Amino acid sequence: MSSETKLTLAKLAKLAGVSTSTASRALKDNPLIKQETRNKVQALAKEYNYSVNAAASRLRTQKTHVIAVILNLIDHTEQSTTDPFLLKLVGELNQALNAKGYELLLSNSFMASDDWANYFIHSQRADGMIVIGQGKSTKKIDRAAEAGVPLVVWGDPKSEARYPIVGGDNYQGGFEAATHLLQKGAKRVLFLGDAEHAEMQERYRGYLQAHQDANIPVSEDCTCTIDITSKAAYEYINQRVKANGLEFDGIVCSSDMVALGALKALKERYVGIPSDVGIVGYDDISLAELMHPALTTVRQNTQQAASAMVEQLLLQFEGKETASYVVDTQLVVRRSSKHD
Amino acid sequence: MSSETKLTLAKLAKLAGVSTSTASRALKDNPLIKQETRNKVQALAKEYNYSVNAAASRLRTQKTHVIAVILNLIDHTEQSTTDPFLLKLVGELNQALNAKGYELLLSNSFMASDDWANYFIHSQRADGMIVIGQGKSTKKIDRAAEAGVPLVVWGDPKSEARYPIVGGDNYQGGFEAATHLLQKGAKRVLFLGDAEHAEMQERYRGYLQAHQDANIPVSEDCTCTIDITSKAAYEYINQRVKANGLEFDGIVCSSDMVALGALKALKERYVGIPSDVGIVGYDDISLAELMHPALTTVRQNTQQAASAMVEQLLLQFEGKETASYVVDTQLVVRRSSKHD
DNA sequence: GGGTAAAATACAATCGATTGCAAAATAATT
DNA sequence: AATTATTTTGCAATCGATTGTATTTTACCC
Repeated sequence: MSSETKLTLAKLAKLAGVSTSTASRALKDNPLIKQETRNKVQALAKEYNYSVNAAASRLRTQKTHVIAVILNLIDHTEQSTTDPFLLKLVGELNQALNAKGYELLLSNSFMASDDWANYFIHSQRADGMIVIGQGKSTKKIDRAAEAGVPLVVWGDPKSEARYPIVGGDNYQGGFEAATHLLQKGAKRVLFLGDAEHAEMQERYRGYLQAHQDANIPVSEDCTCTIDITSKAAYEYINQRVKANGLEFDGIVCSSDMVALGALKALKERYVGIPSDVGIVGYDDISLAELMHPALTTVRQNTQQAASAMVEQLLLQFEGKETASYVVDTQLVVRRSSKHD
Repeated sequence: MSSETKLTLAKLAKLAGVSTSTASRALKDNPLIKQETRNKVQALAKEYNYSVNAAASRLRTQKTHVIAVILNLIDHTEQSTTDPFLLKLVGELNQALNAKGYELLLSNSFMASDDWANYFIHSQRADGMIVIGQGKSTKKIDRAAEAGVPLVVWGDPKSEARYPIVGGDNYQGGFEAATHLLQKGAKRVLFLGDAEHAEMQERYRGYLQAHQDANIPVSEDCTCTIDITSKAAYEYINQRVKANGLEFDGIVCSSDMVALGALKALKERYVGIPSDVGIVGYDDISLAELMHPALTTVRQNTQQAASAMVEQLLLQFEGKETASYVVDTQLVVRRSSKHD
C-alpha cells in the first residue's frame, strides 16, 4: 500500500515536479502559488497519504500547536483522578482545543516536578498551559506566569492574578446554595469543604452571607474542613452523627462528590433526605440526577468554561489583553433539598 | 532571571567551553565523556535552567516519546465523555506512561478523522497509540495496525487481532454476575447492553452460559439492546416497567453507568432493590459503593490494565512479541444484589 | 623519549519543513 | 520588439539536537 521509504516533502515535491518551497506553500494554499499548482500538489499529497512532519514543522516555526493541560493535584488526596467534574472539564477542553486546531497534552503536576515553564514551554513541548485547579497554593502557577508562560487557570475568577482565571461565581453559588436551604427552613446548615482552596473559600463566604441575610447565626462547628473527596465526607459525617447525633438539618457541600459521600453516610443511619437534612452539592456531575434522592446542586457550564479558557489562552498568543471570566452558574433544585 | 535569548545547546556548550556534541553527551551521562566534564555541563544546565528542545530532538531521533490515547467514541452516544470508567483509565494510563518517560496526547477519534496512521505516526506526533474501546467496528483500528502503527487496545482480550488487546475476562465477568443473581434466586434476569461491542458480547455469552449451567431458560425478551449510557438505561427500564409491569427480578448491566440509570428508574417506581430486583453493574466506578443501595459490580483492575497496555506498547517499539492480556476481574458483592 | 593504546573531545552531516529573497516565467505596456 | 510590471517558482539558510567518524589529548610501556 505505502511505499517503504517515508514520504517527505522533498519527495512529494519531486513527484509534483516542483521545489520543496513551492510544495510547502501549495499545501497550505498560499496564494503566492498558482491555483493549478496548488491543486496538483494537494492531490498528490492526498493520493500518497502525505502528512507534514510535526517535529520538523515545530522546530522551524517554533510553534507546537499543543496545549498542556495540567490536573493540579492536591498532593495527598486523590481528588483529581476520581472527580468526574474535573475529567469532564478535560473532555470539554479537548473538544474546544481541537476546534481551534490545537492538541491536548495531558499531565499531572508530577511529571514536570517544579519547573513547568522549562518543562513544557522552553522545551517546546507545548505553546501554553491550562491548569485545572488552583490548589491550596498558587505558588507554582505564579512562578510559571512570571517566567512568561502563556497560562489560563480554572479556579476562582475573583482571585487577583497576572493570568486569566476562568470559573463560576463561587460566592454566588455558595450564597444560593445556602439561601435555598435556609428558605426551606433549615436552621443549622453545615459547610463541608476546604476553605484553603480559593474556590471553596468563596463558596464559604457566600454561605456566610446567606446566613447573615437570613438573620440566622452560624455556629463555629458548622464549618467542617475536609478533603474534597466522597470518602472524607462519608467518614466525617458518619463520625459526627455517631458522636453527636443529628444536630444539623442541612449541608452545603463543596462538590457533588462530597455530597454523595455525605448522602451515603446519612442514608446508612436512616436519616431522611430531605425531610431531616437537606443537601446541596456543587458541579452537577452526571450522577447528581441519578442519585436517590436526586441531588440539588450548583451547575457550572463546563462547555462555556472550556471555550473561555481556550479563548483566553489564544489571546495571549496574539499578545492581546486577557481577562478573567465568570462562567454561568445555576442552582439546580432536585429532591435532596426539596420537601414538597 | 533568565536572559532574554533562548538557551540552546550550543550556547550551553559555549558556556561550558566544550563542543555541542560533548555537551549533548554529557547531559545524558554518556560514559564517553569524562565524569568531570559531565558534572560541569550538568551543573551549568541546572543553573541556567536549560532543557532540551523537544522538537529538535524528535526530529533528529525520530522518536517523540509521546503516546496518543484515543477515546474511541461511539458515534452518536456520549459514552466516552461521560463514563467515569473510561476517564479513570485515562488517568491511570497517564501515570503509567509518565513512569516510563512517555507523555500522553489525548484525542478523540474526530481529530484524525479517518487516517490515524498518518495523523499520529507518520506526522511524528506520537510513537504509538492506545485505543480505548473497540467500538462497534474495529475497522479503523485494523487499518491503522495494518499500516504498521504500534498499537494497543482496551477491549475484549479474546478477540482475534494482529494487535494486543488488554481487558478483563468479560465472559467470566458476565458469567459471575449472572450466576450470582441466579443463586440469589432470580428467575428472570435481564441483560442490559449492546452486544455489538465485542466486550459486551462476551459478557452476554457469559450471561447465557450462567443460565444454561443453572438450568434456567433465557427468554428472548430478556436481552435488551440499548446504548451504554445511564440515560438510555433509565428510559428503557422506565418504559418497560410502565408497559409490562415488573416481569423480571434481576438485571445484569453492561456498565455501572447503565446500572445507575436502571436503578434510578426502578427506585422511582418504588421497586425494592434488591428485594424485588437484584442489580449487578460492571466496572466498579467510585460511585458504585456510594449508591444506595451500594451497587454490586464486576471490578476490573484499571491500574493493572494501564501498566499492561503500556508494557505491550513498549514491547512493540523494541520489536518484540506481544500478546493480549487479561486483567484481573472480581465480583464485588454489595447491597444491590444481596438480600440478607 | 618515542611510540602505541586508550580516553576524551570536536567536526560536520543530518533529521524535514519553512520562508526571505532572488530568479525565472509570464503578462502588460508603449 | 523591447521594456517594465507582475506572477510564479526556486535557492539556500535556518530551526536545535544528535551521532558516526575523525582528531586531539592523555596515559602507558619499554
